[in-house]
Amino acid sequence: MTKEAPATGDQRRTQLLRGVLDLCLLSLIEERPRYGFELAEALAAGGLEPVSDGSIYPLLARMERAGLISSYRAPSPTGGAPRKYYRLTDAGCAELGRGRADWLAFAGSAGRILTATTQSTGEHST
Amino acid sequence: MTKEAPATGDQRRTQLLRGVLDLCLLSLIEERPRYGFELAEALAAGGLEPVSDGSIYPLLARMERAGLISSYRAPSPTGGAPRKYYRLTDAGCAELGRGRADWLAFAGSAGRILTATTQSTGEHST
DNA sequence: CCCATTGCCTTGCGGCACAAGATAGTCGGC
DNA sequence: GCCGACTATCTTGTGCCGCAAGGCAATGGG
Repeated sequence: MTKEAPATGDQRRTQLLRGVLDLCLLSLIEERPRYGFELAEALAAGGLEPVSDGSIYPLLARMERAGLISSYRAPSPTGGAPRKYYRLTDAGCAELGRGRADWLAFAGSAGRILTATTQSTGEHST
Repeated sequence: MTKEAPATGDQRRTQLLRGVLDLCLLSLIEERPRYGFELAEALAAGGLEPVSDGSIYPLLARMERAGLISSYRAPSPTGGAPRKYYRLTDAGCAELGRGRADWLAFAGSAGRILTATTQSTGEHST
C-alpha cells in the first residue's frame, strides 16, 4: 500500500493543541518560573500526551518576542546544560486571562454542538 | 508595514477551530442531511462565530473523499443554485464517536491545566 | 433581457505542531 | 585526560488547514 494510514485520532490532537498550547504554557508558567523541559513534563502529567520539544521551544521564543514572558538562565542543579526559566510579564498575565475566557466560550459552544443531537433540553453554562 | 496587528483573540479562535470544525460538521450532519450554506448558519447559531465558507467547502470535500460523508444534489426550494446535501456514512458515524471521545478527553485535560493554578492565595487584580 | 440572490468551488497566503538533527554544558568511567 | 552519556536548548524542512477574495452556475423577478 502506498501511504494511507490516516491515524485520525492522532492528528486531531495535534490540531487541537494549536488552540491551547500557548495558554497551557502560560498557565503553567504563571504558577512559578519554569523551563522548557519541565513544561513538556508538566503537560504530559497534566493529561496531554507528550508534546514535542520542537513545538515548545519555538512557541516560548515567540511568546517572549511578543512580550508575554521573560526569561533568565540558571545552572542545572542536577548537572547538565544551564536552564532557561520563563516567567509571566504583565502582558502575559492579561493575555492568559483573555485566553482563558476565549477557551471557555469556545469549548462551551463546541461542546454544545457536539452533544446537541443526543439530547435537546436542559443545559447550563458554567 | 510588513506585519502588524496580532489580533490575538481572533487568531486563537482560528487555531481552536482546527481541532473541532470537522467534528462539528459531522455532528450537525448526523442530525439530518445538510448543505454547505446551512452548516455555516448552524455553526453561527450554535455559538461559534461565523466560519467562512472557504473553510467549510474544502473540508466537506475532504471528508467526502475520506468516505466519512456522502452527498446528493437537490434543487433549492427557495430558488437559486441547487444544493448539495451531505449525510453521514458508517465510517463517518464511527469517526464522530471517536472524535467526541477525543474532544472530551482533550478538553478535560486542557481545562484542568488552564484552571489548576487559579485558586491560590490572593488573586485580586481582576 | 438583465440582474440580484442563492449556493458551490478554487487560489494564494500565513501560521503552527512536528520529526529529526545540531549545539552546548556537565559529569562519570576508564 | 579523553570519551560517552545525559541534560537542555535551538534550528530547519514538511505538511496541514482556516481564511480572504474572487469566480462560476442556476433560478426567478423587474
